[in-house]
Amino acid sequence: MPKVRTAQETPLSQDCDNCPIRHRAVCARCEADELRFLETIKYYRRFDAGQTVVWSGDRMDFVASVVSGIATLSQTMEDGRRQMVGLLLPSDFVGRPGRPAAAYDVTATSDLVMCCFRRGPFEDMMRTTPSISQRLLEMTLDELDAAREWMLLLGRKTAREKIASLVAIIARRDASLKLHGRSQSLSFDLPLTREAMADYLGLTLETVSRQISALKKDGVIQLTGQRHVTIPDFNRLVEETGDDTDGGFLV
Amino acid sequence: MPKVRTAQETPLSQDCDNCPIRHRAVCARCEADELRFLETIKYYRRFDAGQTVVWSGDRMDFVASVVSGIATLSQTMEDGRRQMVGLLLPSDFVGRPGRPAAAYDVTATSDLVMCCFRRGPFEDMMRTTPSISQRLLEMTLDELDAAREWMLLLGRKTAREKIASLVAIIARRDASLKLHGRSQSLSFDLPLTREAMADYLGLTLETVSRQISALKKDGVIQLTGQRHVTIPDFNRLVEETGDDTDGGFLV
DNA sequence: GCATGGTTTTGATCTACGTCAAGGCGGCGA
DNA sequence: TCGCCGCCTTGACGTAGATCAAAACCATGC
Repeated sequence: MPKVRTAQETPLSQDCDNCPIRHRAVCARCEADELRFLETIKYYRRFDAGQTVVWSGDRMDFVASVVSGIATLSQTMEDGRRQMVGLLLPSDFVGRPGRPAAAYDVTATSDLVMCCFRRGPFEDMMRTTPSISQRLLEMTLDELDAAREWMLLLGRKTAREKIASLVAIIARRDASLKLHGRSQSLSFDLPLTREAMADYLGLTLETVSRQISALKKDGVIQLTGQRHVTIPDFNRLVEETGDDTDGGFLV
Repeated sequence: MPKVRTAQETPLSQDCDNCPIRHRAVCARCEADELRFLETIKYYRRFDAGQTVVWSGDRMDFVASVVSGIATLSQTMEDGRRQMVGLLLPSDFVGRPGRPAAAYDVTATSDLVMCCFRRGPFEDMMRTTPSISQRLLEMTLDELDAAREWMLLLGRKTAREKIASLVAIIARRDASLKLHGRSQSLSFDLPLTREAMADYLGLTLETVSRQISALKKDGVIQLTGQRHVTIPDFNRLVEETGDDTDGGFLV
């Protein structure tokens, strides 16, 4: 159990700016007390790429937020058909307070560090600290919007539009992680295998591969190796997604 | 503006048991004061079947919950492709606190009564009354789960499985509205046109019609008229959905 | 009764994507 | 250096569901 050691190694305030629980929210007393309290309910876990965090239906006695790396949420049918239902990036939250079992398979796609909270104490804190519910509500509403956008993609978009949408999403997130490099030539690695993309988009891996090749041939994207993408013209890519070009700013 | 009149016609406590705002939450003072306060921020609106409540992007200065009837949330692409992303039944909540514009088209599928709260005062109350955020969080998490189940359906199920799933969902909700009639022969009206079902399932209306005919021919469902369905054997129907038969009780 | 318009069914055909199968590429350990 | 194994690509072919088109159904008003 490396929880105490890890918590001391990396100051909490540094890694967990996006956690639903901030220092101040936990305890108004001195920093030392705070840390000592946090150490009893909060700990880090590391996973290697490909490792499963939990299986759907397994007991899950923590909630967590992603510190670094990428994880996926997926559902599988008895005959093996699989659908991803969420992509977890740094600062995203997993687990449902009040629910003792995982509802989805959670898998580390890259090396992954998660910041976990024991579920019981976390639920207690939610009761006593309204800001946690409020923050969680905001995050959940964002996820719901993302899920609904994804429903449009799954139900109505063509394979080419699906690929373009996924690449655009990854590009946007990547760009917002770096600085706000407006409409310049973007360049990044795809964090998912072709199979994972297929599971995400409701396609087969062959179709994913073919459509990526097609977008490459048409100059919408450039590929170096199999994973590294550069986007010469982001607007061109967005046109291929089938989405409104104005990006729909709703806040 | 029928807000005051309507509020008085039907006692609030009766229609709005499932509203995120309950009487007690609003005001601890006497019932009269409470009512008078509520009347300033809460009002009913009625819509005819087929009417649009708001269009995506329109200003929306209220949040609301469905009192009776059925509404749908949908997104449409520029070329007219349409995908439903939510089905609103009595007690379901629409609108996002903090967001001034609708993110989706909201349409009344049947005659509809909604209980609306002015957005500004509602947001104030959320700040002062933590139970509202907590309740809303629960509801949003449920919706997110439903959305994710729908993603599996859209991405991976066959047309026949999609139809069976939809019928099963409607049947279950109908059954839980009536009494808990366990695994008996169920009977109800489909609240959606074939086209609306198609938009919900990511299919065309022709495919919907064909698959309904097929399920009927195979004895999985019985049809009287075009809308009235009876399910002779619910388990048989569930087998056709492709879902785990154990229903996955997670809570 | 009959005309009207929205909904639903059914048929004939087309096509985007899935399926099956064969290689190619690139990293890693022996 | 070679061979292995996991990824990825590409081709040939099959099929579920889309598309196009016609007709049947059903409620409504005249």
